[in-house]
Amino acid sequence: MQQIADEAGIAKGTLYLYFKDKEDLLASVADSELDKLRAEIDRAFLEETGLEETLRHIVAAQFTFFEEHSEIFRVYHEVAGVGRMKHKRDCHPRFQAFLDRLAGLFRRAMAKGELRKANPEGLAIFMVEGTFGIIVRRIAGARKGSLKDEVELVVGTILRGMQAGRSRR
Amino acid sequence: MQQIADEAGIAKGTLYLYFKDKEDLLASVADSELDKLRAEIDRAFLEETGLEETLRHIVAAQFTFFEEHSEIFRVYHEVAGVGRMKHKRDCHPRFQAFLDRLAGLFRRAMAKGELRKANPEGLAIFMVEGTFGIIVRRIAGARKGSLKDEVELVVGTILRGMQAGRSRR
Amino acid sequence: MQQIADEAGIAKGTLYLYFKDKEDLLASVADSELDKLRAEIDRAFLEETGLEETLRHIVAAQFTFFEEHSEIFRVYHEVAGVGRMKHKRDCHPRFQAFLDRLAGLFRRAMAKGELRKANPEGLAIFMVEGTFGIIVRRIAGARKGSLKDEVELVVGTILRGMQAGRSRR
Amino acid sequence: MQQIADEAGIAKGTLYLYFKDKEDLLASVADSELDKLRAEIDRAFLEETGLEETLRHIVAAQFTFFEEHSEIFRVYHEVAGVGRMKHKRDCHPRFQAFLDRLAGLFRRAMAKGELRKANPEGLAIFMVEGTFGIIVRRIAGARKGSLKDEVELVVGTILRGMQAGRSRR
DNA sequence: GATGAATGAGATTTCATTCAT
DNA sequence: GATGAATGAAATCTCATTCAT
Repeated sequence: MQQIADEAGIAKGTLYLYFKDKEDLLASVADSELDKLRAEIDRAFLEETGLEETLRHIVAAQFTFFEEHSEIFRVYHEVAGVGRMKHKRDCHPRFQAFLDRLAGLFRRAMAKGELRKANPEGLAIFMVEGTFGIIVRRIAGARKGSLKDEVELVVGTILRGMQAGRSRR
Repeated sequence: MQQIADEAGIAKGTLYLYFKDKEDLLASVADSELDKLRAEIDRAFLEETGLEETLRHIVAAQFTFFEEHSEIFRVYHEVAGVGRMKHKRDCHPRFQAFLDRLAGLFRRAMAKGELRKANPEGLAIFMVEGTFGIIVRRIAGARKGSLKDEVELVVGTILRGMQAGRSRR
Repeated sequence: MQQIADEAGIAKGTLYLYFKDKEDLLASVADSELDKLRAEIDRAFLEETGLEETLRHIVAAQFTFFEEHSEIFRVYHEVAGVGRMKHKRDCHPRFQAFLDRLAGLFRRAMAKGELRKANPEGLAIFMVEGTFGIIVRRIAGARKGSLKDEVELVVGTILRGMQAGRSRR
Repeated sequence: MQQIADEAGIAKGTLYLYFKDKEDLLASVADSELDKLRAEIDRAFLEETGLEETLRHIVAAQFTFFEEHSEIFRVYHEVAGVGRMKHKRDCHPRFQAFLDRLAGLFRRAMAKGELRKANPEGLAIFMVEGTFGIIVRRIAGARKGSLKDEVELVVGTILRGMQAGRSRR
C-alpha cells in the first residue's frame, strides 16, 4: 500500500478514503483504468469487420494498453485471471465475461463454418493467457520487436497455425 | 508456512529442518517433484517422432502431471514463470531452459520448412503460458473434458490453427 | 523487542519505523544517548589539565553517566566491548576509537617520562574494563559509596598503584 | 546446544541426560573444567609467598588457563561475572567467593600496612574484570605478546601503579 | 544409554489498516 | 479531506527441549 501511495503521490491513509481495503483498491484501480481497454475491446467486438480483424483488434488493444500501463498489468494479472485463481477458485467476473464473450465469438464462427469445431472456452483461455505470457516478458524487457509482429504471431497462430503451406489464404 | 505445515501434518519448525527458508521450500518442493515431469519432457525431446508427436507428448505430459499434482502447480507457477516475473525480472533458469529448448525445436522446424517463419521464442511462450491457463482452470474445477481433447486443442491450434478447411493434412 | 516496546509504551511494530532491525535499535539507542558521554570524554581529552586530571575526568564521566543511565549500560556493554567480542571478533569502532585515544594518552605520557614504559593498549583496556566491572556492580545495587571514592580507586590505582608508602605525591 | 553437542562429539539429546537444561550445562561445564583453575588459584592463596607473588600466581593462572580453554571463557564470562549480572542481579556464588577471597587478601595486606587503605572489594573487582578485558582480546586474536608481560602489566599496575619513579621498590 | 527428528513457544519482522491531528 | 505515525495480527524464523527408536 505504501508503494502504491508513493507512486500515486498521495499518503497511505488517503487510499482508504477511496477504497475499502486492499482488494477493493486493486480491483478498482484495474477496473477504472481498464475501462479504456474494455472500451477498445468493446469496439472490436461490435464493429463488423470479420473474425480475423476482430481478433487482431482485441490482441492489438491488449498489447498497446499494457505497453503503456505496465504497472496495471501486474495488478490486473493478480486480480483477474490465473493469479487470482491461485487464491480464490474463480477468476474475476469481468475477466470471465471477457472470456465468455471471446468464446462466444469463436462459437459463432464455428457454427458458421469459419472455424473448425473445437472447445471455444478452451480456445479463448489459451489465446488470452498465451498473449499475457508474451506481454509479461515484454514488460520485463525480455522481448523487443514491434507490436505488429506480436499481434501477428498470436492471431496468425490461432487462425492458421504454424504449419507451412497453410499460412496465407 | 503454518498452513503448509498443517497440511503436511507436521510442526512449523520442522519445515526449517528441511528447507532454509520459505523460498527454498517452494523452489525445492516444485523442483523435486517436477523431476518426473522433466524426465518425461526430456523423453519427448529426445525421441525422434517428428514435431507433432513431440509437441503432443510434451503437452500431454504437462496436463497429466499437473492433473495429479495440482498442489505443485500453484508453487510451480509462482516460482517458475509469469508468477515469478512479477517479483524478479526473469523467470526460473530451469523454466527458461525449457522455453529455450522448445524454441529451438520450433526454430529447427522452421529451418526445415516444416513450420512457417516466425519468432520461435514468442511461439514457445505463447504455447506454454496458454497451456498453463487451461491447466489452472482444470485444477480449479472449472473445466471438465478429456485430457486428450485439451492436448488436441493446444497442439492442433499451434500447428494447424483454427481456420476451417485447413485442419487435416 | 516486545519487552522494549512495552517499556517504551509503544507497539512492537512501531519500533521498526525507527530502527531497521534489532541490532540497529540497540546500536542506535546506545549511540544517541551516549553522545552526551562522548562529549564529556571529548572535553576531558581536550582540556590541558595533565594526565591525572584527564583520567579523573574520564572515569568520573563514566561513573556519573551510567549511574543515571543504567538501562543504557546493559545495551552498551552488549554492543560495544567485551559483550560484542563474544559474537563478533572485534569491538565497536567507536569503542575501539576510545580505547585508541586513551592508549595514545598513555603512550605520550610514557614518552614524556610521566609514566613508566608499558603496553599502552593493554593498560587502556585494563582500566576501562576494570572500571566497567565496578559500574556493573553499582548498577546492580551491590555497591554503595561515593562516586568520588570509586574514581579515586580507579585513577589512584592506575597511576600510583596500591603499594603503601607510594600513594601520595 | 547443537553447537555444543557438535564440539563435544555427541548428540544434542545426550546433553539432556547429563544436564537439566542449558543453564545447568553452562554452569556445570564451566564448573568442572574450571576446577583446574580453581585448584591453581587455591594453591596461590595458600602458599605463603607474599602478596606480590600470590597475585602474580593468580593472574598467571587465569591467563594460562583461558589461553588453553578459550571456549570455556565465553561460558564462564556469561555465567559468572559481568555477563550474568546483566540477567540476574548477582554474580555466580563461586565467582563471588573468589572475589571475596581476593578482597580478603587485599584487606589483610592493608591491615598489615603493605597496601594503602582503600576499598578492597572494589580493588578485587577492578583487577579481575580488567584482567578479563585483556583475556577477551587475546582470545579474539587482537593481542599478541607474552603472558609474562600481560601478568606484569596487571600486577605491576595494581601494586605500584604506572607513575614513573615509583615502579621498583 | 544414545540419538536426532520433531516440536512449539517465542523471537523477529512485515504490512494492511486506523485515527488523532 | 489529507496525512503518516502508530498499531497489532499474522507471517517468517529460531532454538531449547522432548521422545520414539
